Amino acid sequence: MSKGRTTREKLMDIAEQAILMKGFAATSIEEVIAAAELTKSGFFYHFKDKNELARALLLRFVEREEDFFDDLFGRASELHDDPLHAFLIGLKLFSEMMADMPKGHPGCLVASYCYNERSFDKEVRELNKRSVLHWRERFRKTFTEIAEIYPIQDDVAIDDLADMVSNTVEGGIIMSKALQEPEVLARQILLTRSYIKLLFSPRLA
Amino acid sequence: MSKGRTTREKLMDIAEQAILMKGFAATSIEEVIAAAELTKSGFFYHFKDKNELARALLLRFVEREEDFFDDLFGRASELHDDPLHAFLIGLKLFSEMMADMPKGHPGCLVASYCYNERSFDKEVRELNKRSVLHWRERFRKTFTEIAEIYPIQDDVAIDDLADMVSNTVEGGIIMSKALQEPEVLARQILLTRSYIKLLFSPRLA
DNA sequence: CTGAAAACTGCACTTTCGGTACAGTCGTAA
DNA sequence: TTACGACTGTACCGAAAGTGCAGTTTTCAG
Repeated sequence: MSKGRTTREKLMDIAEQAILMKGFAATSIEEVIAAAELTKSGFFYHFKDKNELARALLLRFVEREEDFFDDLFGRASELHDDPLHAFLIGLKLFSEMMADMPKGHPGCLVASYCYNERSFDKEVRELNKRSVLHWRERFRKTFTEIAEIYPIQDDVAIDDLADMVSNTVEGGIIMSKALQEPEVLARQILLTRSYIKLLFSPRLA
Repeated sequence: MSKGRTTREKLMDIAEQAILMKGFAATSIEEVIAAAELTKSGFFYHFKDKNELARALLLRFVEREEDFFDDLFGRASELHDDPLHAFLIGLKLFSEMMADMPKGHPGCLVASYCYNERSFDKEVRELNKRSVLHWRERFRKTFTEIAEIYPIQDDVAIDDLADMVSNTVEGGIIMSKALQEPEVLARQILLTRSYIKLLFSPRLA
């Protein structure tokens, strides 16, 4: 049991890393099993086909992502009672964590799948959609709490604000990858933070 | 000559569309030539291999992008003398154009290549990097002009602001694709516009 | 009108890869 | 001891990238 579990995880780790660098189609099962020191039959024992690997990877990725954000903004909430300041602290921590990744963010599977959509079946695409909707949900809650206390300084929709957080991260990952400058993502998160600060701070100094 | 030109363009059009939907590796030469009604030999007459196709596509894409932005912000400048207001008008126009794409933005080759980087040679990756640096350059100029007139309301770097524009678009494309909601990109551009407005507007109402 | 170059076609062949099928092996926990 | 989970080994198929080259058609400049 435990051996099988770790082999499966190992396959997924190798595959995920490769997919984020080369794309789904360019990642061959052969190279994955070679790195994992497994046979092809061994691979197909764990996943009935490549699509099932894709689905398993996405499920795991989204779960980890949720845990990461829960932990991050949970800690931030402990540092400040006010929802706005707690969120600003959370974004600062987030930015610092991204800056501390020496090789930069490895990439987001959701984004990777977007630029490979026709390689996947409907189920995987639906899963992808739901993950992004989850993010929207999460940050909608946050901004609703903030907006109850602070007046908003421009005519913007809460859902758009919520999407902006994911938007910044997805965009930042691409910018960092393209430029080979890991700091870009961290800096863009700080810019989003700056916007939120301005948007919810009273105009009259 | 003219026929060859159109065949090459036709191949590139078909390939680009497929690559944005399925990724580079998942796009087979066979399907491209089938759609273009050409033989494999005909394809290899135009491009010595798949990598050269990738390079040609990126070059063309970046060129079109440049022209698009030149035109867009050029028109905006004609509508208002002030650099801040001209840029805000440009972003509004941009957002409207993105909202008017019925099937949503088809995707950005630069982003697609980022999540397929290991499929390409160094030259293509360098090209990708330079395109993003070009965008930074362009918007740096814009924000420098604006900052010379308007006081900036928070401690943010001009280069980060410049990157933010590309960041928003790249992120927005992914969000729109994942959610199958073309409006998200348009709305995120408006959010960025809102930030710039706040950032450069005097605090004391 | 002609000739040369450009723009192809046709064909034969190699390698890699995803995927299928299935029989057999090995360790371990009930 | 036996049954199951976790594999190995082998043999095969079809699709696709890529190579090489000889031959054919189209186009355009002189």
